[in-house]
Amino acid sequence: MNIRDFLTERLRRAMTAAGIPDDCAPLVTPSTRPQFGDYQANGAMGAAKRMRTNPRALAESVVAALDLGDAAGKVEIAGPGFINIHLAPAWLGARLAGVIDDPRLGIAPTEPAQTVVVDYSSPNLAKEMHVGHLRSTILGDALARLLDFLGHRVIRQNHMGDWGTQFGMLLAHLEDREAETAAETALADLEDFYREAKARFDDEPGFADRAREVVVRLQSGDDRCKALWREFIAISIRHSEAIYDRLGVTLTRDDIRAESAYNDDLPEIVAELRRQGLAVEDQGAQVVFLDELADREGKPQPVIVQKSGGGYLYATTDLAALRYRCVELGANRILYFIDARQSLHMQQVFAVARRAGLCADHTSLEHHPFGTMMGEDGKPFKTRSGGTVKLAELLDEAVARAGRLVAEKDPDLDAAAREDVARKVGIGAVKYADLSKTRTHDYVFSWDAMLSFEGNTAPYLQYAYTRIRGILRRAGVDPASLDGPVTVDAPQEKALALHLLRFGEVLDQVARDAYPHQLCGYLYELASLYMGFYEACPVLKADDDGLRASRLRLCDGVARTLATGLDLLGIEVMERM
RNA sequence: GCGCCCGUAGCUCAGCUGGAUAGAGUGUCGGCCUCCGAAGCCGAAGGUCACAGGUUCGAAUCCUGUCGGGCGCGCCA
Repeated sequence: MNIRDFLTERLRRAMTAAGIPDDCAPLVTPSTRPQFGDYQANGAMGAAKRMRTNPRALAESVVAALDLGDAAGKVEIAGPGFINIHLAPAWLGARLAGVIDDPRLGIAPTEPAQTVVVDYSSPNLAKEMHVGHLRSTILGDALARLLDFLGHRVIRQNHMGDWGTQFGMLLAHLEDREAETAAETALADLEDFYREAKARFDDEPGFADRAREVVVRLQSGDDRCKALWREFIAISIRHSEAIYDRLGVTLTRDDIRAESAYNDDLPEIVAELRRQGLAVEDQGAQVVFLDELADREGKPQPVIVQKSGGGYLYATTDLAALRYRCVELGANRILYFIDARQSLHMQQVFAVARRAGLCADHTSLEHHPFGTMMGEDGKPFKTRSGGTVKLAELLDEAVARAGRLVAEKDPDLDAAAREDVARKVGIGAVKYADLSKTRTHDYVFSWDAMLSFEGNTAPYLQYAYTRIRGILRRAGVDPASLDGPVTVDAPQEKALALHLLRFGEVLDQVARDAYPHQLCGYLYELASLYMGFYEACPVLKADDDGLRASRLRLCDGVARTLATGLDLLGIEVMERM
């Protein structure tokens, strides 16, 4: 149990003893300033209001009934009725020692574990992955890693876009190109290929009709078209996999369940919606009208599930996927990492699914939207010529920039090590720049801010890690062989101890709300506190052997927490940089 | 027209279920390597939390309205 929950429980008992109603929360939070103690409880003020009594006197009776055992240092009442709790250093030290001795840093697997489906990345296979795919891929992977670590059964789902009318145009073009060259060569640059096909579709007489005809043949299972399609998809998936590999994303081929996987379910979904009277014909299309999403005048929102021509739309595919995840995969939670611009669409899908009973009532359907990556001009991030920025090129640039910096900062590193560091730093910087911003906001992508490698960046955290590892190397002992309580004496040691003991709290919060920037903030604060400790508290030259051992253990705890936290974000650390 | 999101320091961003004197980074200025890695540390300067009301002992945070910006809204995904 983390400190906050522990204090909350004890406070609650004391509040009950003081005659405060049970529904008044103790409201325990870390203190905002050192002089206000380590944790503060603000519940007495609210309770006093309800009870029409004096908050300060009420706080006093709570404190009188409060039993913190040996955790208690000093408990004070301040201002209108704040209860400020100072924890006993010995208690903190013993508790911290327990965390450091635990290979999982005190994070027990969640009981009971949930089955959590995480839908992320989901690129459109018609094109190459570009910066627009970065956020979903990175955010989703971080959450999948975290939920995994917390002991849940995580099922990753890569809902790749491998179906739709645009493939008619692409396959028709591929059919022609294959006469001259291998598909592999023709599709070496998907972006160029798409542009060529689009140009023919727009300008070349007869080509558009052929493209539409290919779609029809594809959907009716024509062998030739199917073969072309499979060839295209296979090559495009390999492009994506190359990106995943470079990014260190945990998605595998087994996680792919693309749109086409649901083709056979679509007529059934629509039939079911019709059977329930939810879908009705309107202007030739099958439409569900949603009263729960009606506007102010009570006009219900329409959701088209089948086009007037009989074709299906992505809402239908999403409904089929949702049902599969609930029924076949047995999801307790489904997390969707999809652009904020899809918010209305997701609301519609969830609402139709609820009404039609496509998933159990208790299944949590969660759209975790994210904002757009902007350029420094405040407009969506593009190349100078206005095209989309390919992810592969962005990553190349990040690694190249990191390489130049590493060469400058640490010229002694040999070529192989430098290459490894450049990769970890460059890729880490890109991922961290994304993860450290509030998910729901648009954010400005800036090479300079990201790769200045100063401040709240991945390299700062990686650097802090390498410095700690440097000390541990010099110490010449395996920190795991050390034991005993950790000394929490110097203010820097105490700040570090309190912060380390909050790790689990932060992980729970991120697992619940899917805001990885909170973990980034935590890790940055941790590294920052460590740097303060490092300046003020000698480790290898500590006054005596006991203190030296204690501080080595503290270093080890910080290093492992940093490495674990960064790993959950999908960012690698290294011994030297 | 309707709906969703946003407006905090010059710039980029935090601010957890309302709590005490609104915090970081960056940039600017000034210090710190004959003690464990200076990609670091310490200090200074810098804010009418868009604006106006309201709820409250207490509001950047909750409610209403105004202004400003972004995005979405029936047969693309």
